[in-house]
Order: sequence, then structure tokens, then C-alpha cells
Amino acid sequence: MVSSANPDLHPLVRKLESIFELTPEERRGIANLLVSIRDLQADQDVVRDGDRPAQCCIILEGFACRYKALEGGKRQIFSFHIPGDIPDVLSLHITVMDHALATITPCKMAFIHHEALRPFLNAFPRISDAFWRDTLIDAGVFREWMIGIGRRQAPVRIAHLLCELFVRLRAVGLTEGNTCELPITQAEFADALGLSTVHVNRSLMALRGTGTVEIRQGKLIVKDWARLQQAGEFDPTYLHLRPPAAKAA
Amino acid sequence: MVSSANPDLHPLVRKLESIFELTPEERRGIANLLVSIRDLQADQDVVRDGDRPAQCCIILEGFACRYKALEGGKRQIFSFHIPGDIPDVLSLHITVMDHALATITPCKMAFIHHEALRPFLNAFPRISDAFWRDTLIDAGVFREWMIGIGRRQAPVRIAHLLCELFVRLRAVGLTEGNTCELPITQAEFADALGLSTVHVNRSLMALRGTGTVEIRQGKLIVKDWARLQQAGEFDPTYLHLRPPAAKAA
DNA sequence: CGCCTATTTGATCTGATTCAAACAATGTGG
DNA sequence: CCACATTGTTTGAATCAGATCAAATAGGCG
Repeated sequence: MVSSANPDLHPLVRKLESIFELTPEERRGIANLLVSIRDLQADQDVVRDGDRPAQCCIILEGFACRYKALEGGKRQIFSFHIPGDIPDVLSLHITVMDHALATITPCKMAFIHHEALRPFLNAFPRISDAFWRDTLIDAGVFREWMIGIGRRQAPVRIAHLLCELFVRLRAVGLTEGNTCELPITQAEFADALGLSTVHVNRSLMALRGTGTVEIRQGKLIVKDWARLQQAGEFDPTYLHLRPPAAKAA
Repeated sequence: MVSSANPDLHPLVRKLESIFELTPEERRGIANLLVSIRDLQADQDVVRDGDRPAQCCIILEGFACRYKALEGGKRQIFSFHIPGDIPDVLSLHITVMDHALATITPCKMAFIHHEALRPFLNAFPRISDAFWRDTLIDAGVFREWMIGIGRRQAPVRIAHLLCELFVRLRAVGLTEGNTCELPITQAEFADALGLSTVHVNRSLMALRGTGTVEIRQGKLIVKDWARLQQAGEFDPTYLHLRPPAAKAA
């Protein structure tokens, strides 16, 4: 079980704190949430298109993504998810899933029934607001991806996505200096960015060639953040993170 | 002022009823909401990127869109909005706008201060849920557009968007038979779909050539719904509308 | 070692862009 | 009510970003 010893280390607490200020009681409340924990293999569907889930999941460890399979074997990935994320909160208010959620790597996930989550959110209305805020930020991420897919050139899109992932991982304490785990394949990037694998590869090599970033063995190495940010036309406003200063209280 | 005589005709009531079941008191509550009403010209920014709005707006008449301006004069339109929509509810929980909201046609809009909306939503928690549901559906629309921009060919994208707009307009009673007002220019479609104006034009002409749909003088005429739906690979699930049967109570 | 999955490379093809210009519709002021 | 301006649609030709097809290489792992 996730220990309630130190709420500040709970992935969901870290995630919510990255976008919302929590009181100590709220932090404890979250850490004490009764959940069942499961280990999932890589490339497993957690929820499928058309499902009517009765629970939500919280990613404790590992990477996941939301996607929809299309005719002709194509698919579109909508978002990548990292520890602390609750990728399917929407099932609280939308009964039928219109897309799927799958693991990318092996994951440890916490599951909590809607019937347990609802009273919890009633008891902690501010946490409910934090969840709503999170889903709104989620939508902002979709908008930003739309810009990329619709109007940015391939290398820019990729650089932008790498910036986003790095910043989000940093916000929940999952980076070390200028590196982080990033076990996403080029085929997955392609499905997320609306590109072919081949083109993702070439663009990624171009970024590597200029000494901007590098992905090796599932690790992202940011060699020149300023240049990466510029290459991706990246402005983190849309992630609506709390200023890091405020976090170090 | 919007009369409270018949709540059922209030655009916001119609909109929420299209996705959520309201009680008579809730309908009355909405219709009695104190708001200030303004008439806006076409192509006006209602809220700008970077603003910190203190109010939300409800579209009573006219068309609007959310967009973000990009370097090089490009822009991406994220969504089109019709009467009943509250395109900027998100400002309730996200202080700084990361995109803009503009009118497309002249609009009549109702404005309501956050400080008035918050107690209202506390008094009617189910309406608060309905709003949350609406923002989640909004995100679903973004996802569907991502698929279009990322993975569908131009004529399919356009057909899909026309299907979506027609279905949404019908859900709030703004269609007549197989036609509806649709005062959106080809340049606006292009900005929404990540295409050039020229290509939008050619694709639209192709659809017209097959007797599928036609846009003339700001009016959409669906000549063959089945074919349009097929051409757009359109499945309305993601709009999560209540079955029309349930509406006719 | 050998299998499977991921990355890399090369050559060719195409959907969509861009630029440029004509045309149609709508509106405006004299 | 017509001349003119403005905005939106249509057409054509040249070009390009990115797709597709095919095959080689490189890792990771039982």
C-alpha cells in the first residue's frame, strides 16, 4: 500500500500540489484515500473505448497514454500520463468512454471506486476544485497539441512535446538535473504528433545533431534547454503550474 | 433582458438540457440568474490571451470561436461556439487565459461575474456537475479534432466538422429540417482544421459535387446526411448528448 | 546465440501549401 | 441606385513537407 506516513511523497499529492495549494489536512486526506493497488504490464489497456468504468485510476509509477484506434490500423494518442495523473477522472461525469487508456511501461496504479471518490470530493470540496482544474488544464494540453499538429512543422512539434514532458515530470519531482526517464518509442511519438515514424526519427536526429536534446535508452537528456524551448516554440503558461518558489514552503 | 417567463427557451437551459437532465427548479434558477447582456459586433475579441477575466459569458445569439494567434500571422481555432455555450467557464478555475475568445458574427452575450456564479453553483451543486460535464465534453471535442487534424484527410476533416456543428445546433433547436445557419468562412474552417483556404475550398467543392452538403450564403444544407456522416467518419458518441427521446418529456 | 522490437537510412510519391490572380457577393457613400 | 471598396470564393500552376515502401542496422533479452 502507499504509505500514509509521509503524505508529501504521495504521487497524487505531488501532482495536485503542482497546480493547486493544498492544506496539510487535504494532503493527509488524499494519502489516506482507500484504494486498491495493482501492477500492470506494459502495453495493456486499462480502460477501453466504449467501457463504462466504475472507478478511476491514479498512476503511481510508470507511463501511460490515452488514445483512440482508427480504421486502417492508425491511432491517435491524445496525451501521455505520468505518476500522479488521474487520466480517467472524466469517467466520474461521463459514463461511456470515447477513448482508451493504456500503459506504455509497466505501471503501478491505484484504483478508487466512483462511489468512494464522490463522498471524498464532497468532504473536500477544494480537492474537487483541484480535480476540475486538472481536467481544464488537460483540455489546455489538448489545445496546445492541436496547434502543433495543425500548424507547426515536425521538428517544432517534437521539440514542443519534449519540453512539455520534461516540465511536467520536473513539476512532480521526476527529473534529475537535465535528464529524466522517457520510455516513449518513436512510433508512439508519431501517433501522438500525427507524423510517420520515419519522419519522427529524422526530426529527432536533427535535434540531436544540433546538440539540443537526445533520447537514449529511454532517457531524455536536455543538452541545451534554451535552444530546445526555442526550437519547440514552447511557452509553459498553458500548463498552469504553480511557481516552484511557492512549492518550496 | 432574457425573460424568465419560460425558462425552457433560455439558451443556457437548452444547452445544459442537451447533455444533462435538469429539474424544473434548476431550470428556473438558471433563467433567473442575474446577468448583464451586451451586443457585440462580429470579429471582436471577448477575452484575450493573457487576460484574467472576472466573469464568464454565455452566448445567447450568434457564433463565436476560441483561438490562439501564432507567429507568422497563423492562428489555430480550437472550437466553434453556438448559443447556450459558455466558452470561458474555465476562467472560474484557471486565472490566466491561455487563448482568446472572439465573436464570428454579431453576438448577444450574457455576462456573469465569477463572484455571482460561485455561490450559484454552490446552491445548485448538480448544475455545477453539469458545467463540469460540459467542460469534459469540450475536451472530448478537442480530442476528436486532434484525430481529424492528425490523421484524417482534408475532405474527411471538413465533413466531420460539418456533422459536428449540425448535430450540436440541432441539439439546441437551431436547425430547420436539413438546414441551419452556418456563417463560418472558409478561412475560418482552414484555421480550425489546420488547412489552407485553398484546400478547404477544393474539398468543400468536392462535397458539393457529390450532392452531399452545400454551404451557401452562410447556410448549411445537408443534402445527404448518411453520405455526409460516412464521408466524415462521424460518430456522435463523443458529444455525449442525451437521447432526443428523453428530451421530449 | 538468436529472436523481436526499435531505430536508422534511402528512394519515391502525393496531399496539401503557396503564390498569384480572377471572380462573386456584399456593403457603402454619393 | 450606381460606382467603388471590401471581403469571401474559385481557379491554376509550381513546390514542398511529410508519407509510404522497403530494407538495413542496432539494441535488449530469454
